[in-house]
Amino acid sequence: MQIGELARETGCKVVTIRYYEKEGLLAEPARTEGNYRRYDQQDLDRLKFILHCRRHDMKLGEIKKLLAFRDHPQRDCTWVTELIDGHIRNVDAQIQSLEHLKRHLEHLRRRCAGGHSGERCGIMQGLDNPALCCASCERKQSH
Amino acid sequence: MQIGELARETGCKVVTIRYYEKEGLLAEPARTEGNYRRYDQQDLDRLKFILHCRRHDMKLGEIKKLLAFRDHPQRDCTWVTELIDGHIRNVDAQIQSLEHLKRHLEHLRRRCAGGHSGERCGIMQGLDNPALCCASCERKQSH
DNA sequence: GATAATGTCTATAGTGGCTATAGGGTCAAG
DNA sequence: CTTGACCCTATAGCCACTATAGACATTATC
Repeated sequence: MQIGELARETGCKVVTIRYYEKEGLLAEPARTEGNYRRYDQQDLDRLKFILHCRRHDMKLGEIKKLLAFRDHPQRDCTWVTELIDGHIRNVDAQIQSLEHLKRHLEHLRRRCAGGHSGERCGIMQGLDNPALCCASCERKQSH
Repeated sequence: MQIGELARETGCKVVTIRYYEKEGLLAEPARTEGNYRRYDQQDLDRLKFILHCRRHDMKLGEIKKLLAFRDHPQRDCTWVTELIDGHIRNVDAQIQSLEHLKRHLEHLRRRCAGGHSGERCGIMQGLDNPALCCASCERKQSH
């Protein structure tokens, strides 16, 4: 299997596969006479694992650790459960933060219906003056 | 006012102020004899505007447009309301996506309680085999 | 055997919004 | 006259790719 077929099979771009190799997530594969990369079923499985992790928004560094554990699975997997727990907490925090942001944007949006000049646009006024926007903006908190 | 005071006043880092200048969000300020940047109240207001936009997670390119509008406010502000609408939609989509991701992570997490070797860890198995993880993983959808 | 289309190769630079580092200059206080 | 706080520029690094340039390999068609 050459790189294009691997890409088609997984939905991953060719350049990304090469990037994963450079980053040490995929081993350097065998080569054909013409210097083309040759992949086998194991490489395919490994790449699928990587992509599955990426779909769960894991970082390449974390995936590297998971791959090492996958290669040498003798140790205790508790750290894996902790990794996932940490991720869930992260995602939760991001959701909170985005919901906060959304409320602020909606609040700002309500300040103008469009059709004004910049000076009379309630959104522009709100951006200029955090006090007009909302209390937490005034306190310079992040949204 | 010199750059450090501006930074203290706004909570923005000195390097970030210089970065905004380089990116054309802040004009190149006057300099003292010793080549220090000198800022006035207008610069302070402008930087506060920028930071307020950043707190609403706007991109520097968008902030640049908003600043241009702020400098020449004669035109119609409808595009500003549309910008905010677009942002709200973006944020909403991000929240949806993160909530989807969270459900997947929780599902994965339930597959193992820790203490296993890699081969027996339900999380590792789930990452290896999208079918074990969930239907949408199997369909190779993003979370 | 020539040619064209497609696939592959390497190396390098760019993305965004900063942050970090190196190596120096300026200024006020002691 | 030295210390320390502040400032300056220029460059590289972060992350996970993406884009570009220029060259080589393979396959299909003429």
